[in-house]
Amino acid sequence: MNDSTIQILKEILRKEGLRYTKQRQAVWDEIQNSQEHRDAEDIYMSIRNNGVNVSRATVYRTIDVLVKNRMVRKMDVGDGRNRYEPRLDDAHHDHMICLETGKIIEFYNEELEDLQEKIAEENGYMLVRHIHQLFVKPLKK
Amino acid sequence: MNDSTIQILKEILRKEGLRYTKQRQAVWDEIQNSQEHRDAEDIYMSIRNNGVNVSRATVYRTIDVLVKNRMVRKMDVGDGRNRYEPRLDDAHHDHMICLETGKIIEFYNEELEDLQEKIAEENGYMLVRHIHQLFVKPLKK
DNA sequence: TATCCGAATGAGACTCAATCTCAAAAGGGA
DNA sequence: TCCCTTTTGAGATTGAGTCTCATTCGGATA
Repeated sequence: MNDSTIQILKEILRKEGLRYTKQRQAVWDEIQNSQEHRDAEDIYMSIRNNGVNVSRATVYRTIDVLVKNRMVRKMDVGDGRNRYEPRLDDAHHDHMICLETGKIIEFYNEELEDLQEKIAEENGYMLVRHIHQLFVKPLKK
Repeated sequence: MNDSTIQILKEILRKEGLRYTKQRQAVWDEIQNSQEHRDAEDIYMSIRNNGVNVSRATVYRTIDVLVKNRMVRKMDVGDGRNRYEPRLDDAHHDHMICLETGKIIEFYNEELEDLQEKIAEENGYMLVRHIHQLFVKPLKK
């Protein structure tokens, strides 16, 4: 799909001691090419509809590798199905979920990021990662 | 167990058009009497060990009522099992989860709360609720 | 480019938290 | 106490995700 990201994928697989396969490429392409927040079943079905043979097991296994190598972000929306989004060259952001429309809005706030680190440190800890989701409703005008 | 909370439970059940049963009381007692963050299976087993007959279905059904009525907070720690904690007369707080020990630390920060509302509003939304978890590691001295 | 061997794949079994089903039991107003 | 409706419980079901293992494939080597 995108030459430069194919190289990045190959490099990661090599570093992990894994082989480059069309299934792994297909999973990465599928996630990369849609900027949405999709679940595993959706990704699995799309790949098959594109004519590539793949199993759910391979989709999950590949996602794990991509998440570990920071190419994909896994997000728990609280409905039992994890969502995935590409994070290549992507600055960190959190999510706002509209309770009325289900729309997912990304946001980033430096002050918020700093505050979290400060809170962890005040308690004698180091911040490794965080989950932060705002469940919202549209403002009535 | 605690007379005043029994009355609160009865009041909620009445408001919801539900009956007062020993199973419902037992679920509330169990959650109320431990300040820990427990999962449903744990609550279920404890009630049975206390000699009250109850089924998993009833535990889950009762928890739903308690969560809806803000007597219990449901939290998704990301390991597939929800945790529950009493929230009666309890100020809001978020959680810090230690990746090394699994310990759950509660925290509250006014500035953080304000910032979240501000972010939602800046995007044209009203904050309804939020999930915020910090995954941390102990600071090395 | 053919050989070879360990890694990867896929179909379907399995796990496990949570939900559903429905006959039997129990709450509670009269 | 009677009666009707709600609640309960045992076990079946669901569904996301993981595991198994026989078969297929990648890719290093010669």
